[in-house]
Amino acid sequence: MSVDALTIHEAAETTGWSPRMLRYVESMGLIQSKRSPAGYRLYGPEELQRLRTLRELLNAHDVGLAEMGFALRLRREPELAAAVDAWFEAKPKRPDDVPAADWLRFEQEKHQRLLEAALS
Amino acid sequence: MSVDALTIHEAAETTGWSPRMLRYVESMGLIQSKRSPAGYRLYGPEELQRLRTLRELLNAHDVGLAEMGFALRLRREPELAAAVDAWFEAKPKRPDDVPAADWLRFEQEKHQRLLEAALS
DNA sequence: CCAACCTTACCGCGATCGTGTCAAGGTTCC
DNA sequence: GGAACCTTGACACGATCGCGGTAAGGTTGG
Repeated sequence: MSVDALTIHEAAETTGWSPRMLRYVESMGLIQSKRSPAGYRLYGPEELQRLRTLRELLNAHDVGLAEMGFALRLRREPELAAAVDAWFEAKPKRPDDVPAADWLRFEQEKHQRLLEAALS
Repeated sequence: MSVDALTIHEAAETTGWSPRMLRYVESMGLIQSKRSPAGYRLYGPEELQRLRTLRELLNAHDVGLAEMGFALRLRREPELAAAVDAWFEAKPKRPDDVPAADWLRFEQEKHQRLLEAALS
């Protein structure tokens, strides 16, 4: 059982979640672990790290799991993401006042944010 | 009172929301109307259209107002958006297996989605 | 083989979401 | 000045969220 993977209780202790919550997080589709032949959840270093960073993210920004679940939907359902983007972008009265160049720049700034966050 | 702006009851009838919900939507920061000197809410064609498209968006994709509120937070708090982006992007075991070129392409596809949504 | 794990599936429970409704008071208009 | 609006604030209420617990049963290891 100790082949570089922790059981749910062990993973719970090192990550600060409860076993109950690890199953809940999995049910949201946020972090799923491998399974032993008998169906036991096995958490590798990868998942443990992700669980810790998720925890930090949540109480650093006062975000809930349901909200992260929605963020996940936004990445999995491009139609939804496009619809939401379009609705928020639909604020300027004349869309031609703010043509492609501007939101392109906005998106590039988003890339910049991503880069900065990734390099920390 | 009929200077191209509807009262909350009139706006409610033409948009399919209830007056109560219009105030609720406003409290989420999603759509705020102008106010008359006495503080009455006045909805112009702009807001009416936004209310209708919001309604369509919600029941087309089974999204709640709270989730749209979160989407709004993502646009208003770049730190939060960056943290969420970074967490989801942190899936590949070796980040160098999927270097800049790849998520750049992903982001460009996102732009494409946005464009398509905007042109409909 | 038995204690100590694990699994899924429930019940509960305070908090929030999405609504309606009602109260107490100000505004508009004829 | 009174009917018909509007305002904010509260109470209510079913549904979901975030979490703990328990039950019923399978797995593991000394």
